[in-house]
Amino acid sequence: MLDPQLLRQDIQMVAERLTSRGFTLDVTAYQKLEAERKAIQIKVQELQQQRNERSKLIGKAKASGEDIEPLLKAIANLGDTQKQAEQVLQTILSQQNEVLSSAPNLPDPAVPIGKDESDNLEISHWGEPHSFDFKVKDHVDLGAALGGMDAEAAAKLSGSRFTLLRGGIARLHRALAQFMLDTHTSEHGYTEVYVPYLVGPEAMYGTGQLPKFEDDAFVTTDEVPRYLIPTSEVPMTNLVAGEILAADDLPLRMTALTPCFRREAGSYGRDTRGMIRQHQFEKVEMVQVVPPAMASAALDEMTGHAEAILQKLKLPYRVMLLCTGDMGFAAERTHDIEVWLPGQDSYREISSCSRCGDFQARRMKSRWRNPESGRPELVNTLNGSGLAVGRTLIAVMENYQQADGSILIPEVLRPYMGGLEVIGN
RNA sequence: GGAGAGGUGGCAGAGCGGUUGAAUGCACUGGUCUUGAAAACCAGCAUAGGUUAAUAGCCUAUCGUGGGUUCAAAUCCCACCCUCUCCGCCA
Repeated sequence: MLDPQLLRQDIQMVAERLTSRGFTLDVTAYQKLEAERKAIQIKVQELQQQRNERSKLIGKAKASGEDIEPLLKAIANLGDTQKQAEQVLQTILSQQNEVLSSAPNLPDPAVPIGKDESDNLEISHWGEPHSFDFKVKDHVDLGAALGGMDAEAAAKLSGSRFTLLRGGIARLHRALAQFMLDTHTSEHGYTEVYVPYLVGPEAMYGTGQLPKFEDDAFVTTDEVPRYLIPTSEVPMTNLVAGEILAADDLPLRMTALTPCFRREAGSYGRDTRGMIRQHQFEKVEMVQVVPPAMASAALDEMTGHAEAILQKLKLPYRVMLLCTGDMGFAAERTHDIEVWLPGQDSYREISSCSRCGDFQARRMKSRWRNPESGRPELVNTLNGSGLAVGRTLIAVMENYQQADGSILIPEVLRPYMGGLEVIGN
């Protein structure tokens, strides 16, 4: 959520920066609401004050045995007036809140203005795409030939956008996840957490999935709905909801391996082949909760932590700075890491690391006690994939394929594969 | 699923429907004392919103959440959520 104070002080600036993200803020409408809010709130508070004062008088009078009838008469219809005013205020506040809760975060000034992914900026790259002296296959063909990747079997059970893995491929998938978790916990200072895969609406609201992106999530039909997490960013970040953290507690670094569930509504024709875009996929996620002053450095570090995984796997990639039009709802700055996929002859997103400023913290009411001011202030939150396991599996298969269709196992993964060096027939 | 108990400030824990934003203890901050520390003593210490130059003052709200009763609700009523104990079931 944006800072309501900022909207009072400089709504034009806010509107402009939101426009660069493709969000239109109706300035006149909001200002009108704000003026109404102010007037009615003052009125409500005055009425409440009157009621409080008179109630106290009645209390005193009664205690000293005086007749309270005249006092009661004097406030006969104050209650109704007050209730009406309170209702009006409620309506205005909820209208205001509707606008505020569906407005995306303000982009960092350094983020390039742009419409879509074609305006993203490459900020670095690592490794060179490997050249093959045979005709490369994509992961679908490789997987099918090895009998390790079966979309049909999954479709029989669950429909499209699911994949079943078997044998060595399934193990490789698991090995990747374990390797990532171990690296982040032992080398990058993250604490592993195991989290619920179903969360309540408040948690989804806290990180920004609700109310705007309800259609992207799977929901249970219970009386109190639960949402299947689209990423473990949701449970991990919301761990600090409502908390006032001590300065000593920060920065908080957490990592979790979880499945992620996404409806993928609105992406019907896209990436229908293979394991790129699924309703269910595993992801190792990194989350950091930091004092605002540390946020920028933390994003670079976190991006480095994701990169480290790819480097250890010797997979070529590039890092992109997302433009305003391509960033997620809660982000003020996002680094996407795109891995080279020989089967697609292109770079594809495998990680997304975002700095969210106090946007999520304001929604979650997550604060820390700043020693300088002595007061509770909003924390900053960051999240990043480290990495999407399914896509990493694809990348390993396609980059490590051999002429005979077998897959060489990257050295760092061999300890996780019982020493196995190659997956073949 | 059945029976019961309970949800109050950073924590623990009081609170006959009336001047209670809330006793007390611990923790924390400042001070006195001390060579220093501890102890002891004194003082301070919630969050958010409004107004304001002000993180001064004043006002409002907040005792799980949402409704209700009342001139007045932490205190009474209803619903929901959560926690704990016992029984049943279960990976």
